[in-house]
Amino acid sequence: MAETRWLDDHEQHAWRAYLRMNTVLGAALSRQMQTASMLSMQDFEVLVHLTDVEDARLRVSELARAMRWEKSRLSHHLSRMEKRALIGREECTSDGRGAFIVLTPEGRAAIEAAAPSHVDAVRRQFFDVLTGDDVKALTSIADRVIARVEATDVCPSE
Amino acid sequence: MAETRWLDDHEQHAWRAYLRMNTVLGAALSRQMQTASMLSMQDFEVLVHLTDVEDARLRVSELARAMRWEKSRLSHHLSRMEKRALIGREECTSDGRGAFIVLTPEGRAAIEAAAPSHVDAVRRQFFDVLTGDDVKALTSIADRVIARVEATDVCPSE
DNA sequence: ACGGAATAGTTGACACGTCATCCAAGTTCG
DNA sequence: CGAACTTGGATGACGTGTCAACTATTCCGT
Repeated sequence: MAETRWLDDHEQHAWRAYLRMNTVLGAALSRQMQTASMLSMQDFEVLVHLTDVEDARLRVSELARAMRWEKSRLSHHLSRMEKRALIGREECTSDGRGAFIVLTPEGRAAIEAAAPSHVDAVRRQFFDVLTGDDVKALTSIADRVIARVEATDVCPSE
Repeated sequence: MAETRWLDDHEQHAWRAYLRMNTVLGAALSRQMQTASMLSMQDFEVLVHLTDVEDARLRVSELARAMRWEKSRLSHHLSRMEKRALIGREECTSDGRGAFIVLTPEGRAAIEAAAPSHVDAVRRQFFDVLTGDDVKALTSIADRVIARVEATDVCPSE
């Protein structure tokens, strides 16, 4: 490997600020959702994807694909959510292996209660301090980084 | 609570792109560090903070403050790292409660081996797709969001 | 039809994070 | 001095994420 090109001061600051924004913003939003609605961000994500489809029922693997989660991760998470009655399972008659995940009334109530205050929190802690240009710039940056990582990185599931 | 102001399309895209950048970039960097150096990002962080100080030894609570980690989190992590001989502990003679965390030779070797390829990965997956203006814009955005979150959010430790 | 490959999903082990709790050593103040 | 309080740090319980292994179907080629 050639000489390492270390980060200069601006890059250092940028990188640290980016990392710190992730941690503090993520922590703030998680805490908000947990205390206001008794849901984790992950619970919320699952519920969002379920409410997005007809009948609020999905095969586990479709849900995994839609969320870009590993099957194993989703399976673990679904069993925790099932214990709390946020989701339920139904047998799939056409394919004896699989199961449908269904949104329970409790699950629907939970997400409907959680969504407004979550959006408010995202606004307050994020969009309220950004200009229109900031939003454009960030979108462009994120899209490029995502493209780069996905082109570079060979990850197992995708 | 008043009418919820939902995110418009641009905001939706921005928010999703930001979240996705976090996950894919974080995953790529973790995977890189794990496979190349057998360290997690958290191990790396601890080692960085230890190498940053004289004698590579710190009290647990100073380390926690410097890293902005909860004591409990750090304590758990240090015991895992101690099992792998990346760090060691020494009694503190002046304060019978406390302990010093010291960098072991193995720990030093690990971070010296990991640092260059980590920086390379950060460059390749992040800075290489950003212009100077992007870096400025992102830094400014992150600094503002951090300030907002820290002003708004009352979190237990800080 | 049958045997091997692909698919659906679960499970177990372990790393990591948070919260609440605990203990022991120091500090304060009557 | 001694009781109350604070501080340093560890621990246990539980939610979360990843990896590897596993079971049970279904699919597919001959």
